[in-house]
Amino acid sequence: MRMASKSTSNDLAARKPNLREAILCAAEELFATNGFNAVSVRDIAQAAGANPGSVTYHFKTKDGLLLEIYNRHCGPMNRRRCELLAAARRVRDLQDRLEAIVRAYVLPAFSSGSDLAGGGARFTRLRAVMSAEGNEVARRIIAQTFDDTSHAFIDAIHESLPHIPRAEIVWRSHFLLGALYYTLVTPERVARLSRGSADGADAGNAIEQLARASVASFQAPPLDPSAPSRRRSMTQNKT
Amino acid sequence: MRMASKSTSNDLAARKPNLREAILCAAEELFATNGFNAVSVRDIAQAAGANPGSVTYHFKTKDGLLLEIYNRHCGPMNRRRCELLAAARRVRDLQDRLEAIVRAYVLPAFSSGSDLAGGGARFTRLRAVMSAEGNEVARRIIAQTFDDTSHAFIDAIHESLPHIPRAEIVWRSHFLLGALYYTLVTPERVARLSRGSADGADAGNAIEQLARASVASFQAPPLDPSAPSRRRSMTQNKT
DNA sequence: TCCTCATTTGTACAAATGTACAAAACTTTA
DNA sequence: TAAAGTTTTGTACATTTGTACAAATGAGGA
Repeated sequence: MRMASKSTSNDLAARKPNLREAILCAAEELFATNGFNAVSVRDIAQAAGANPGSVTYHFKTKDGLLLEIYNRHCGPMNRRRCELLAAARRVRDLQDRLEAIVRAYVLPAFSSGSDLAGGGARFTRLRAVMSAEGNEVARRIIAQTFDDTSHAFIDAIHESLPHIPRAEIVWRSHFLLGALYYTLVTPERVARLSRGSADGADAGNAIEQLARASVASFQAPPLDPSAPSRRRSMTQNKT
Repeated sequence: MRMASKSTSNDLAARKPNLREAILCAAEELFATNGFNAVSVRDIAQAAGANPGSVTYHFKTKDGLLLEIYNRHCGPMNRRRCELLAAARRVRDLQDRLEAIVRAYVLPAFSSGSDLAGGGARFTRLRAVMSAEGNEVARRIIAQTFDDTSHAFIDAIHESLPHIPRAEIVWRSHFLLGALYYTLVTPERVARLSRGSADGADAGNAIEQLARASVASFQAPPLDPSAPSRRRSMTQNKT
């Protein structure tokens, strides 16, 4: 099969700036801002200054291109997260540790730890968009690649907040990821609603704000202090 | 122009269950789960048990269909939110008031206040997906329709937490909306990560969890207790 | 130099897309 | 019932889509 040629050229591709790289980068950008289906192979080729045929040559299919983008980023980002998580776990003070854990989760999502310059935020935005679109390729990889790490983070947070049921920590970490995604997807909304006094695209500030808010949300008293199963409360929704 | 016939039949359409209604409903469902571009007019027609031509007849274009979905929901949801907000503002205790405001924001997003059964969550999910896809039609309507309400909520929250700079409240309400969106987009992730002990699709529980977490996040001490402009801190991101 | 291989190009094609429109079917009004 | 209206259908059409493939181009080793 022709994959042989692909894998041998893989190392070379990392070294010299190919069309292959340009295509990957352009596709990442376009997918992240417009979604998977709104972007055609021709759009990508044009943005990369390449021929449509080259896309097929390097990645076989459009799905293959998306897959390659994921493979390119998932490893480094997960590794970075795990490193930071390991360091955070060694923090003695429980409050400080919680904050360190949250930062370990958030930071790699904004700035990639690998050589890919500034790709972290772009890739995270891509993930946000793919998850919103319910993209099947993305769903499979994400569940395989990130669930272990997510569990590790949830467990670490649980250790620093033992009195809160694990299920509630899951909820809150889910909210954290949603907030993170949404900030990367529509940063201009923050600027608009704050009437210009905050810049949603300022990654540094976004991280600080998100960390502060998330730590507080994790520390909130549990809804259900004892049982692990859910209990209804004063909800008056009429669904 | 032929819009005259449309507006006269509008009232009738609301009364008897037309193809028009079926198409709207099917489109909403499909757009909300697959995104705008992944769904073809033919898909919608088939799901509604209608002919592709009927879609063109009633809504002229695919964009027109999306527009109609928004027009259908925005009014009622905003009205409901404002009612609940007005009630929340009358709560004396500041802590209770904050919680009431947050619920006033969240509740209508899960269950529509109008006659459209259970459409609230569906429509909110649709908005989440459209915002992720960067859909232009949606972006315009959303900014026009929801920004006033968003400002009203932000101001109300600010009143109940006067020591926190408004910009930080904007950040945190942004996070709230992101968390809300993400919960509606991928509820199964909550079930998976909690190993079945929480159900992300349970709207009642989601509301409780989200309210609890958000209230705590709003109450967090501000990053910058004095100046309204942002200050950098220990961020080590390398963008 | 020529040969070999990887890459890039240009073009082709079937399938799917949004939309248009005439004819048919159904409703309402007189 | 007949006429006038609205709604639904069926089909057609120009574009755009993802992908395939032969030819052209380039680079490296003998």
